[in-house]
Amino acid sequence: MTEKQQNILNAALKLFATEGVTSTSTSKIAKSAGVSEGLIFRHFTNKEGLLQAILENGREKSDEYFNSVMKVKDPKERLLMALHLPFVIPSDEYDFWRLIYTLKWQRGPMEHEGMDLFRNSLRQAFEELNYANPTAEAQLIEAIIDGVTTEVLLKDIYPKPLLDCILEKYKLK
Amino acid sequence: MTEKQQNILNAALKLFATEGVTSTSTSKIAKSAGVSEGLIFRHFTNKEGLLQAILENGREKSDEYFNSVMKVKDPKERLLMALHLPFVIPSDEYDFWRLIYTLKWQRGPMEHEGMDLFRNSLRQAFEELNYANPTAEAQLIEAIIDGVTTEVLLKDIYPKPLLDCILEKYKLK
DNA sequence: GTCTATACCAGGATAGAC
DNA sequence: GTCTATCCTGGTATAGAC
Repeated sequence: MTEKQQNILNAALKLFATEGVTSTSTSKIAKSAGVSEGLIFRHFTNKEGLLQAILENGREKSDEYFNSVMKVKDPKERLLMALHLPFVIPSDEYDFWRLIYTLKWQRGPMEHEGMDLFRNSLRQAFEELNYANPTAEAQLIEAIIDGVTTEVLLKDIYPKPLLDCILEKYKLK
Repeated sequence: MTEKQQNILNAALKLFATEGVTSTSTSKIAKSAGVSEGLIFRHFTNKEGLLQAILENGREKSDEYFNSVMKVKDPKERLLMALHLPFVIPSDEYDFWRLIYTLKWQRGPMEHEGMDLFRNSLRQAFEELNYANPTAEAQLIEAIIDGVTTEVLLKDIYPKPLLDCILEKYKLK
């Protein structure tokens, strides 16, 4: 991975995330990355290939988050960890997550095995805690994490009070 | 508003919502609506104008929802009503709401006065109920509504169990 | 690995006839 | 109000030199 290659990846990520994939032209990416337009195609075949490269790059990141939650044995601790997720995203990853969240609407939610394992491990936590409907609870907590993450990515938020409210609802405080 | 005009609006909404605004060409819209491409520009000036027409069209709809919540006097009842919102969207409005939710990421969340009033009325409900941090609570409930709505719009959901889980968290059940 | 030049096409938009 | 034909720009992608 050369430096220019990395520049392309960085520039494309930022532009894709802020202006959308289809409305970002390859020439714009090239200018922003300080490279010739042709180089993009040499390295990534086409625009879609560039997007895929960015996505693969980030998948590792997302799996790390999921794993950090799943490896927690105690069910309460696990839920606590999961609900913290929206607030532990470092700001230099915001662009990546913005991109992921936008793509949901055109390409469907990202559905890889890591995601399924994560979902299951949450459902299991609710089971262990004897919640009435663990499947629905898992669905809800996922929706909350997504909703709060959206809030974090799009607006200015004071994490502490928001987190407190959440934990109180789950009696984790 | 002629029939063809309405056809254009319908076709555009569906395409914008499913494939994204920028990746939907005017020619595609024209074909899907069964009209000539030129007609789109006669009626709506340009693609952006078409989008705006769709959005204005829908704003009434969204305001109705907000108003139905705000007019409820009892704070508990009001929150109850708000939390029901994701589940009362009729499926023939899904495309519109999908569009709204995608646009958030490129153009920022829709911020009109109706939205502000809605937010305030939720915060006030929490105040009346003596919650510790009404502002954060309002932020949270908004995030939950958004997250659950996303779930409803993008996945197949059994509303009842999910709603039960939510209401239990807010002790509204 | 990288740049320049260029081909090619699709997209948005306009003009003019009916 | 609507259609057909057409323009023009800019976007994706390739070829070939360095």
